[in-house]
Amino acid sequence: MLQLGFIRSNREKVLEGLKKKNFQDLDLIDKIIASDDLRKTLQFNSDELLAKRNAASKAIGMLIAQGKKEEAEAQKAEVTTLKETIDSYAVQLAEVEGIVEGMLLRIPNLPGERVPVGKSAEDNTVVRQHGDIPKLHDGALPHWDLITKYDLVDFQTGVKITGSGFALYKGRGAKLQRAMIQYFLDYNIAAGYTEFIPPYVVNYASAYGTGQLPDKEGQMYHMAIDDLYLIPTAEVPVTNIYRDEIIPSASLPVKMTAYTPCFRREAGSFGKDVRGLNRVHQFDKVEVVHITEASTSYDVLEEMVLHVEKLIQSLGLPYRILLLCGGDMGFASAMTYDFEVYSAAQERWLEVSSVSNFESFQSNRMKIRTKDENGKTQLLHTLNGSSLALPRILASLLENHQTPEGILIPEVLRPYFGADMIA
RNA sequence: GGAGAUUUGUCCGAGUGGUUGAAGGAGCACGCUUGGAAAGCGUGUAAACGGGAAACUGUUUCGAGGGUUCGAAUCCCUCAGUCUCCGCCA
Repeated sequence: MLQLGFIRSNREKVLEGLKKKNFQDLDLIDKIIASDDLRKTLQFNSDELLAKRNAASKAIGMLIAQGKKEEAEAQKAEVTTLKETIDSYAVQLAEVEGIVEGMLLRIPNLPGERVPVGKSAEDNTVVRQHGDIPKLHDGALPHWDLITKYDLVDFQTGVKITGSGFALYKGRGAKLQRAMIQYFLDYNIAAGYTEFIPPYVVNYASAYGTGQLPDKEGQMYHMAIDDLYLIPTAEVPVTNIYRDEIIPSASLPVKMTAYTPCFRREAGSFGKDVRGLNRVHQFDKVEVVHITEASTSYDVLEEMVLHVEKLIQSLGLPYRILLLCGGDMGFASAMTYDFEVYSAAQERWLEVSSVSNFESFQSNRMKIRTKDENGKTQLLHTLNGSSLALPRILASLLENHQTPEGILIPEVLRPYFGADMIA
């Protein structure tokens, strides 16, 4: 969430940013400031009373030590009368703090300067496009048919075991999946990212930290019996490694990568949007997370974009990079690049990666900080991106690389997969 | 799942109701000392939220939350983590 102090001293800038993000409830800002004014007054008064009480209590202690019992008793009676006021302030303060927090949680992150103005996906800017759209042979198939033809993924049995949206990968399909995970991880590690295998289940505080909670609980699977959540992305456990930490500046930037399955309840749309591997409840993803000083986060964002871009290139897939407009960006993001890969048989673009700078929006919630040269604590910036989400990569890989003889495996995957082709 | 122990600052560790935000030690930073280093000596060394132009200062925080009390790290309740033993188990 945004920092209160920032909102207070940059009211105009905040309003402008929220407009760009297409945020409707602009009154909220003035309401927050007004409630916070009240909070400050309450805290000031309450602190004064508490100070008075503490001083009196100390005095009582000394009186008792000196054996002046009667004076002590008199003092006690006096402090007792303070109690009621103190309690009522505590109640009011807690209430106002709750109100401010509740409003603050509804304010999305502000878009960065370079974010284009716009309302929907149609207003996103294509930053660049690369790779030729392949001309497929006659009889070329969409991936859901290729999957059946080569017996790579069994959706029916996935439904039997769990329900719709849960795929059963088998044989060469499973191996190709594993080959990609291995390759993606090795690629990230070679670029200086440290690999983690985090828990796939997180508690409330972690889901809150990255912004999944509150409000978006419907998107996650929740295990009520233990009050834990299945992760929707590795971003959640990995970024939370540093929750409530002050990271020494010598350790920055922090570069982490992790493969995890991702679980998403999202009901979503129907028909060809969700056909095959386009949208599933459980999928594999390799994620990269960066924690960095504020001054370098936008350089890091570009660095991450290049990193993901080269990875997609190495798979020989045609792709384009979009810079999302204000209205299409996520709640917590300040700037997001989406990567889309062209799916030749479906004749459409599929999102396979999203690389975002959250600035201090997440770190403010998680209290991920460092000390600057003056010894003051400063919030760090967090960034993350997929490198990459597997199902749609698999889908476009099957579709784009299909030949009448079989599916060609990209060279970089062959050592991991152990064959040149699925025939 | 059952029984017992335990949870204090960056770390170790003292502290069972009263100037304790917290002894002592280590680490770290700065200064002195030194040809240089080490040792030694001295000083400093938490965070959040307030007040103040600043110096400075108030409040809160001793696993988390609640309670008792004029006053709680210290007493009571609930929950969580860690360790040991037993049970179950890949």
